[in-house]
Amino acid sequence: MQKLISPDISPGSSTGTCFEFETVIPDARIDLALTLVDSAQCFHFARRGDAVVGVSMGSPVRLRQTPEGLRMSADAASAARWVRYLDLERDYDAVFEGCEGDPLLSDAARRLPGLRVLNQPPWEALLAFLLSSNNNVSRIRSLVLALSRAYGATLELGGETLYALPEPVALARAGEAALRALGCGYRAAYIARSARMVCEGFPLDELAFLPYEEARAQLLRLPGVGPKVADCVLLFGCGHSSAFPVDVWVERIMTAYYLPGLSRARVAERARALWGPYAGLRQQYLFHLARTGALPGLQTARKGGERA
DNA sequence: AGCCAGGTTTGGC
DNA sequence: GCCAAACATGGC
Repeated sequence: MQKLISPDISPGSSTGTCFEFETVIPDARIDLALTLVDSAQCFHFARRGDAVVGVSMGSPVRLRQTPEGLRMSADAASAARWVRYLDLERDYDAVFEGCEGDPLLSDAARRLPGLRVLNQPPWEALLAFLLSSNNNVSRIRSLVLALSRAYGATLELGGETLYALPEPVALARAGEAALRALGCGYRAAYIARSARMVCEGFPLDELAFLPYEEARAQLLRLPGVGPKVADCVLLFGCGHSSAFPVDVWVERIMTAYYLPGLSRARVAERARALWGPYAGLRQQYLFHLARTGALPGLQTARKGGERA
């Protein structure tokens, strides 16, 4: 069981330009690099030695695991928001409760301790996964950085310059041509148009309070958002923990082990029914195992590829 | 060099 | 409804 988190907030050495505090959270069970850098839930955090740095919710943060606990350098007002962002309040033992008889899930839980599913702001997840379609992780990452440098706020943390993700209005104003020039490819139009719709009142921040089906139907109205991207935004950006994004990897793993013979759309639907509020969280564990090649039974991605 | 990438859209049955 | 092809771009 996880202990209740009681952030012990104390003023730290203020090396930066703004008010910077260090918060220590004892017993925070999170693998920072795995969750923020290697898990492909977001693409805007980076390793700095044994620390991880990034920007979200308008604030920069530096995170590091130490024997005393998770050390977080951020402005004092944002510490609680980061706890939520990192999903530290959730008991991940409960996510895998009852999986003792399931070799795959219990193996996933054992092999990936400290993997958490983020609670990003909806726009952050939307932008990231608009860029993700038919794209690879390293290029998504470089595109997110390019967009942030060009259209995001410049921030400073511990002497390092960091860039916030661009706001919708900045990308709507930038327009398709400029986004294409940055390397977004055919996604430039999707991003410019979706950003404009968000500026013009698309209820992005209300999706968290709508039932899953309604929130998903809303997202599917946005250009460049299909079933997979919608589920990523719902899971990583709207707190819909039952949302079950199905990419090629998750499709393989699910049809091989749980739902043989089903189409991609049916897999998403049936997995939610199967695992309920834990579906999306479990999906993230299985996705990571599959993507990192930890499941030798699954074929590598190949067009027209055959199944075992 | 060619295949692939956390897909979506469009147009054909 | 389900299927195939087109879509930009760079990493490997």
